[in-house]
Amino acid sequence: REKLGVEPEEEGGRDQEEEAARGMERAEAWAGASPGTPDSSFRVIVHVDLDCFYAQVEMISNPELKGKPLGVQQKSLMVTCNYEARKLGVKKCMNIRDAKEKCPQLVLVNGEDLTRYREMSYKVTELLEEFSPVVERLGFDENFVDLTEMVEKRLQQLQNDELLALTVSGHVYNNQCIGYKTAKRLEALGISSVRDLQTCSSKILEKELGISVAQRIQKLSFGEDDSPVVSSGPPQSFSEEDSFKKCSSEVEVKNKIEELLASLLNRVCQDGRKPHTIRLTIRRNSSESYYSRESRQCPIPSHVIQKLGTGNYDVMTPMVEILMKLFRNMVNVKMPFHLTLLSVCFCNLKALNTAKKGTIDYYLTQSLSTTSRSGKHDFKMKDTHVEDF
DNA sequence: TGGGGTTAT
DNA sequence: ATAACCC
Repeated sequence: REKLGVEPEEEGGRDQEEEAARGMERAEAWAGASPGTPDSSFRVIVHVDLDCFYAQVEMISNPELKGKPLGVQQKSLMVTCNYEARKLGVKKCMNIRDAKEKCPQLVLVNGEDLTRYREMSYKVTELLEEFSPVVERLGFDENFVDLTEMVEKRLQQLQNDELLALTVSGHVYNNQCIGYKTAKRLEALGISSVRDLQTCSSKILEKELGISVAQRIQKLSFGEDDSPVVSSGPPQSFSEEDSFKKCSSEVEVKNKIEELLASLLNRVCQDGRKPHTIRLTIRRNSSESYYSRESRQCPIPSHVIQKLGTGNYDVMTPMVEILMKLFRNMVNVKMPFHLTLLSVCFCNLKALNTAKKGTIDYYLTQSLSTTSRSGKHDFKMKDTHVEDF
């Protein structure tokens, strides 16, 4: 429950004031509507965006950092910085060298280990869940909370004159079109602003992007998003990755994998659920087309899953074996190779088996785990099988 | 340019 | 398994 600041709002463009005014009319119409007949399409959703989150976590961990220009470093990148630093011309996602050049007094802390950020992030989500159970996470520092029910209840308690005194105001900001790839494709069609997107032909848009993306982003361009706030709940996957300049031997790969795996096993142990799938991802050195990764995944053998939470049975050794097999399936180790990233992911998480012996549930869960050991019916996606090598 | 995460195909 | 998106 530390105080976390609010990012200073950027100035909205001109026609965004129209949008804000329209939003206000709708809100007033709703607030002023006769009690008991709320507009069923109207929702109240709060978006909580934490301010330079990693930097704040570091300043809470070490209060001596407060008041100093602070940057959080991951490899050669300064992923975020506090406002002292921003005042001195440092920007988010600046190269470390550029940042130091701009601001020689800049204090840097290493933020490659996300453990404390992740923990603080979930504390925030849990705090918000006290207000309403429906909280959707986006990254580590954003949460959406659907407060419709809460607001409806409060409005029912208000008297008419209090309702009429309610005012709502706000801004719609940001005039750019959305994700990187889609923006490129839209630009090729001459669509570069939100207004362009509003006015362009739906048919042309659908032909370029497919009906699903086309219809969604065109609605978004009018500020309309009817997608529900979906509770994130516990994570669907756990992963650890490390990037580096060069990794070119099997021994190095094994060492990196062991490091990643050790942290992951701790995390998965704390979570309590059991992963049923493991995935290895690599990035090759290929100078161009930077963002290309390859991965291989397979089911975790059930005897390994069983040992997972249970103290110090050596689960590392069999897991490393599996990961090295996945690795050799991707990379021909007889040929030279040059990796710049390794990542290990646990996914397909299942709750612990709480079924009691002798019950139908116990029978069903046992028969399922037998199936997954002998057959190939336990998963939808086709995993590589360790036995296939 | 890091170290995560999600959903769709 | 990959591609796209988000932070």
